[in-house]
This record gives sequence, structure tokens and C-alpha cells, in this order.
Amino acid sequence: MAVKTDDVHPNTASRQPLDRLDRKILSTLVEDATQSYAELGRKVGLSAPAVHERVKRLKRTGVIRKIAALIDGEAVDKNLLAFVHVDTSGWGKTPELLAVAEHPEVEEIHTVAGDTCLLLKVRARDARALEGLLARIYSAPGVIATRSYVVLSTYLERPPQPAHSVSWPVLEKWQANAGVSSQP
Amino acid sequence: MAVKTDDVHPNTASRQPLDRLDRKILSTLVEDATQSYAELGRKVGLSAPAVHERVKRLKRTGVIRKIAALIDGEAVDKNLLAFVHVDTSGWGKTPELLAVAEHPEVEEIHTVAGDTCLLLKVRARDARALEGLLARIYSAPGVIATRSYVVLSTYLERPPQPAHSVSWPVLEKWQANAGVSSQP
DNA sequence: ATAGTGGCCGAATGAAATTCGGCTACAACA
DNA sequence: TGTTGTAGCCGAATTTCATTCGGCCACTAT
Repeated sequence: MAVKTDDVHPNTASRQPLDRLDRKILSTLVEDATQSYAELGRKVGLSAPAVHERVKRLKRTGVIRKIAALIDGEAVDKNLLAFVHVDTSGWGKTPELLAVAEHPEVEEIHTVAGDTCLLLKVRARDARALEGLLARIYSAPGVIATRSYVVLSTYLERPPQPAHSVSWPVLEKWQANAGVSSQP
Repeated sequence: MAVKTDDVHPNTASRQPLDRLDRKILSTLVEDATQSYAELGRKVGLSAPAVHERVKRLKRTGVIRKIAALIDGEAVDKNLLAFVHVDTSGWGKTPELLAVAEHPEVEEIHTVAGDTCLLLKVRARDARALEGLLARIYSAPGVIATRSYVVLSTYLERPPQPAHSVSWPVLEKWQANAGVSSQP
């Protein structure tokens, strides 16, 4: 599968509703984007050129944002995962605060409704690296407080799925620890 | 790039320390896994078969978990993103609670250190779907309370990066809203 | 009715993955 | 210090696959 990413330009505007075949294609590609178009076509009931055309459209309209390698954070010296809530006095979308996006440790930044303004997901080498990041956050004007939730263990972590997709295998350690059953 | 996912079997045990070339390969593949081995080899300074061999090893040892399509959640009827904190009386890793992993809306489940036990990331169709999920969570024994943080807008959302990787482009709406600059 | 269009197929072509044999550099060991 | 083994690399060869092309069918609107 060499769905070239070159032509991925989110023409979000011209988006058609996705039919059942599109969803099936997406489900399959979310699980594994390395299969051939022939194989993919066999799974969804189309010829290789037909799925090729559909995948191109899905990429052109930005439904498929990219084809990427998903890596194990712990394997690349990112052992600490934390969620950081940031409270600000004003409405916290200052450039100084949002500039934390430049740190590769910061994986997500959201504004949320609730008792806090900003919510960050941070994957860092260790506590010291997190501390440095928090220091930078506090240095931004208007920041009143932060609350960090340090992840002890992760039981599930998967990218967005289309509705009715097959499920990501629950991590082994999770199964070992909790003996969760596999079907509802 | 057809790094077949078939042979991805996380032999986490036999992991060698990653050298600079491995990291460069990872950085590149995290950005775009559709490039050819020849292209990849040119970027990191190796021949195509050489990078092929390295990528196979990275997959075999589980550093690369999978090659996947990253899709736009909003394009597939997942308009609501929320983080849910779950407080439990006991130590909340009961099978009943963890069984929410079967819902494709649940993207992440972590246990955290802080004033809560469990932290979920949920991407659902709408508030009603979230409500249904919360109902299921409350039905689990030992659940005392939940606090949901509904995401208003997302400014950054990217998968884990190897250290010193190039950064994911900040979402356009973020730039438009906040005018964040691109370099530290 | 009929021209236009979107989406599909099978075959053909070109590019890329994957394999293979050999080479070099380094390490363990006698 | 020589020697054997091994890990990792390269270039060439093979095979598989992405991608293109022409034609067909079904549906729509004029």
C-alpha cells in the first residue's frame, strides 16, 4: 500500500457522506495500512483500482489525514505519560501558552468545558522533563494553576476508529492484570 | 512502503538500544509511512535493503507497533471528544469497569496518580452517546463519581514522536485563532 | 429517448518491495 | 597476534504491487 501522502490536502469542504464501503475501507486501513489494494479490495468487495480510487478520495478530502508509523513511546525514551490541566485567569489561548506545542513532548492541546481551561497530554522522558515543561507553562502570563495526572499504567490506547470498527487488542498487561473479557 | 504488519510481534524483550539512524527512520516514518525504502534510505544515508532490514527489526521488536491510517474523527461521525475521570471506592481495575474498552468510542484507558483513579479518553458521536457510556461506567460496582471534560476545540493532536523529531503542523484553526508562532 | 456522469472492471505498464550473494569491519577467542 | 564468526551493509535480480488506461454499466437530468 503506497497511498502517497503527497496529495493529502484536507479539502474538508468537498466532503461527501461516507458509504458503507468507505467505512469498511477506513476500518481496515486503521488496523493495517500496509496491505495491498488487491487484498483490501477482496475484503470490501471491490477491485484494486476501485479501492485505490476511493482511498485517494478519502485522502484528498482529509478523512485520512496521513499514513503513519505508530511507535511505542516507551521504546524511544518516553516513559512518563501525563495529562495536565491548566487554569488561567483570562481565556487561556495566549500565544505564550499555546507555544508549548513546539515541545515534541506535548502530544495534545485542547480547550475544555469544565473546571479548567486547557488540557494537555504530555509524553516525556521522566519527571524532570515534565517539570521543565510545567515551568514553561507557569511562565506564561495568566496561568493560575496546573494539575498533573501522571499515568501509572495504560490499559488501552488506540487512534480514532470509524464507527462500528473492529477493536484494538487490549494491551497484554491489562489482560494479565485484570482478566478483562474480550467481547461485550 | 509496504512494511507488512504481519510480522509485527512485540518481542519487547530482545530490544537493542536505538542508534541515531533508527531514530531518524522512526521520525521519518511517523511523519509519513508511504515513502519508498529508496527515498527513506536517501534521507538517512543507507541503501534501500539496509533500511528495509532496520524497519523489519523495529517492527519485530515492537518499537513500531503498526503502520496505520490516521483518520479525522469528525469526518466519521465522532464530533464529541471528552476526557472522563472516574473515581472508585476500591482500586478501580475491575473487569466490569475495564470492559468499557469494548466500546470503540473509548480510545484510551489509564490509571493515574492524582485525585482520581481512572482516566478515559472518549470520542463519541454526540452528547447522547457519551451519556450512554457514562451510564455504563456508573453501573460498574465501586464507581463513586465521574467528571467529564468535554473538548471545545483541539489545537494539537499527534501521535507519539521519537525524541528530537520534527513537529506535527499545528492545526490551522489553532493558528487562525491564536496566531501561535512556529518556532521556539 | 438520450446525452452526460460516476463508479466499476480487466488488462497493461512501470515502480517498488523483497530476496540473494558477496563484501567489510569489528569482536571474541585461541 | 592471527583467526574465525558475525552483524550490517551494498548492488543486482526477481517478483509483487501501485497506478494508468480504455471500456462498460447504471443512473440522472435534460
